Amino acid sequence: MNYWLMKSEPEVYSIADLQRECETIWDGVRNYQARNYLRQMQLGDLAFFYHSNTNPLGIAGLMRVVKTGIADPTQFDPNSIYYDPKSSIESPRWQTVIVEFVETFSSPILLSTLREKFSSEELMVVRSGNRLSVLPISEAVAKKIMAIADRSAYDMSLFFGEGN
DNA sequence: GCCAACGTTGGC
DNA sequence: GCCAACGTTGGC
Repeated sequence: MNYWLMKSEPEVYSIADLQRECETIWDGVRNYQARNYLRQMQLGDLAFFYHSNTNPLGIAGLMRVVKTGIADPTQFDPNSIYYDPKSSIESPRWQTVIVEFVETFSSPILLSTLREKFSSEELMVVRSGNRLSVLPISEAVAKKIMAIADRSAYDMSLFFGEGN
């Protein structure tokens, strides 16, 4: 089980959109390092949903990886802004995952709070100038984020297994 | 393979 | 809207 943070501008796609749709394909990533992290994702991995380029900035909730290793269909679509003419169906350049909604935090964990609690080594998103839209998170940091989130209505064991 | 130009991201 | 950071492109 791995933990991740995935960014989206809520004006484009928000956690409310994911909650309504229950699951979504995380398409449109066109950065090789981010794609490599998408390739590393495994079934059941948890990902924090980060709202970028908005107000308030921060982690809005949690989602779960439910399908891995999918060729991003937008790379083949000439009408998509994510169309990549250098990619081919035989050897797709961009892979991604399908994620399902898990929960919306009762209030987002603000970037300012994340900066108070974590160093840029622990949590890359707090580093100014960070542009990676998919990034890995250690289990220790993931647990700390979950503890910071106001999630009294939920049982931590749902997400971290029995005995945690 | 270098690197300048350019485009995009994303906090502020 | 500004602009710093930084990834990508393309000429050489």
